[in-house]
Amino acid sequence: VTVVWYARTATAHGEWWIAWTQEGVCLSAPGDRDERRFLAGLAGLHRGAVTPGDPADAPDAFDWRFAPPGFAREALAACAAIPAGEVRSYGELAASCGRPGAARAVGTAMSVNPIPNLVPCHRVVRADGMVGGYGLGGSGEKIEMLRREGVMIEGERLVGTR
DNA sequence: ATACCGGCTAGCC
DNA sequence: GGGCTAGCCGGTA
Repeated sequence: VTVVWYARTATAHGEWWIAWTQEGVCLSAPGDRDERRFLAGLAGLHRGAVTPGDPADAPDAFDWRFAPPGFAREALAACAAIPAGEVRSYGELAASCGRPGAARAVGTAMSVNPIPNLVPCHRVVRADGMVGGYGLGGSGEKIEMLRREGVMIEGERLVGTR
């Protein structure tokens, strides 16, 4: 039914694998990852035609049909609203979903973000000023992405935003 | 129902 | 700052 295209292409955070439908991007992963593995992840998300495509055709939006259900979807939607160069704590995001206290659940939700380059889960940090965890390349990758956006970090600690 | 697990928090050394 | 504890919540087995 739904056709999915994919390509390895340049993004604001370097080369990434992206997969997309007519409605939007449904999956992404860092470009240094194995193509085989990316396609395997795609297979788990969508059973149907997958074909190489022209990244110039890729929409800039998220195809929310592929978002995880339940609380994770709400948390990811809230995360998508964080502007570049800014950060929010897991607890703040929880509160904005109407669930103050669900900070830990927000962390879990960020870890299943299907398109980390579009839904900026790297902008969600710990309330004590530490950058917090990150699933992909660990906190190192998170720190690099934040620095690219102008956030100042020393060690694993935030020292200022632009 | 129950138990456990995580990208967390707040409080206390 | 670091280290530890107990409490927290949604998801999963």
